Amino acid sequence: MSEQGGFTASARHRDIPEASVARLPVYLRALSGLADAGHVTVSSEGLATAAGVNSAKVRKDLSHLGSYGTRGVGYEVDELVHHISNALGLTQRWSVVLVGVGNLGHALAGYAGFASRGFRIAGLVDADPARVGERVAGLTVRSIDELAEVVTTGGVSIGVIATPAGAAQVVCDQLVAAGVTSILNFAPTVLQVPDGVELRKVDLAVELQILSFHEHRKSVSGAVGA
Amino acid sequence: MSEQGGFTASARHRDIPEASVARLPVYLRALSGLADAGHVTVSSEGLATAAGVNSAKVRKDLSHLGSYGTRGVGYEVDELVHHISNALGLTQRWSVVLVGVGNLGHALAGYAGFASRGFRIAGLVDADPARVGERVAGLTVRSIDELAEVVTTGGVSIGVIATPAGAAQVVCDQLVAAGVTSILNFAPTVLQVPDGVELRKVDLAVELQILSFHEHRKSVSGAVGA
DNA sequence: CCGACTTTGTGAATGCGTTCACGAACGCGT
DNA sequence: ACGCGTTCGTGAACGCATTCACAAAGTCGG
Repeated sequence: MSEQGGFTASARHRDIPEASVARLPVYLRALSGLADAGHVTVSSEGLATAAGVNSAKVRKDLSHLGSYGTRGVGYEVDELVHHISNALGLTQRWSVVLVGVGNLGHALAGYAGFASRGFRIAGLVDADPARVGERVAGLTVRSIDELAEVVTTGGVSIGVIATPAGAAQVVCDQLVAAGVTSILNFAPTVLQVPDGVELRKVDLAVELQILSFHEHRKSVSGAVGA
Repeated sequence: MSEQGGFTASARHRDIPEASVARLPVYLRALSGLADAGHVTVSSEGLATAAGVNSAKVRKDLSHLGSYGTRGVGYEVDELVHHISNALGLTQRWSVVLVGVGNLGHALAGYAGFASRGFRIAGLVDADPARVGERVAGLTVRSIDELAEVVTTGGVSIGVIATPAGAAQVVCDQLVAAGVTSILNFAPTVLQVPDGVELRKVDLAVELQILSFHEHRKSVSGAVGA
């Protein structure tokens, strides 16, 4: 009754299931490909194929954003890109600080996908004095002591940790203290963060061990079956 | 009746839920830390804290491997490490081929976690002739044309893709054709694999966009709430 | 040897995510 | 204008994962 039109769209945002959120970036990439290939519209089936999921999932996921499809036709590619970008908050530019400029840090700093989706690297930071001053990906590596300053003056809300495991929790605490509210951890260790700080982790060793499990499973059941 | 004792343990392996499998490597790392700290036994509560989960989950997960705890005491650290390693197939040495020796490929090749858990890099491969012959992490980069040979002679069952997105599907197909049955994909693209081939992906851009979503959510609800 | 205490292992309950299946809505050809 | 074929949006059913809560099983001090 007293609900405003503008609020309906906002309410949509509020509770998109995590699982759906995790797929939206994949749809976004698939849509870019489709747009490049000249597609103006795409059906849930077509997008599903491009994104490697099934069409029911696509429709359910997109329904959380609103009703932007046309029955009998599909979704307009450009429009969908726009709505997904909106939902993900990609219309604004997020600033990122990258801590740890070792092998992996170099690779991350040079990753083109950063800039292409509106993420700006506001600073590179390392604890090793020998690395401070070095130029990487067009930026000068600064001391870890300047972390708080980089975060504050750079308007940084996202921190990426690419340090050795031993340093990760300290760095994490410093990031949180400086006001960072989202952290992406590449260090092979479990981090503790206070409520309200979003933490995600990428762990190569874990991924390999999961693959190992499946390989092992195959070889065991294969031996029994043969 | 006709069930053999040996089969009971095997049967345990057979159906560990995916979600549990994904946590076992984390427990393993936590246990290493606990062992280094001198702990001989650990309770589900203690392990849960170290692994960043809750104790009920730990007990449920470990129950899939068998009954290796002692009520009133907890789990013996060494023994648990052994059983988890067994379940994950880490008692045997897996050979890995890494395709794409760019920035990320370098970082991956130099990653210590590879060797520490029994993964052997059987070969580095790249399509760029300028890179072939280069020495990285103690290995000589070989041509992509030699991929099949590297896989066959190296006994490789796991492939890691660290190429640009455009090359990833071709490389993936070549890996599968050469006999690789597990693939870890770092390229920002969706890959198609036949049944029976395990595929996992690590995608920096996706992770950042998920964080972006949560940042966006916070800033929106924060504005409304204030 | 026994009773108090601790901690596991697991059925039961709950919650979340995926899939199914179909009514509603739209474009298009005639 | 109208019916046909297509595709969305979504309630309902299902299955997997997490959490709860407690009996069973062990340790340990006295």
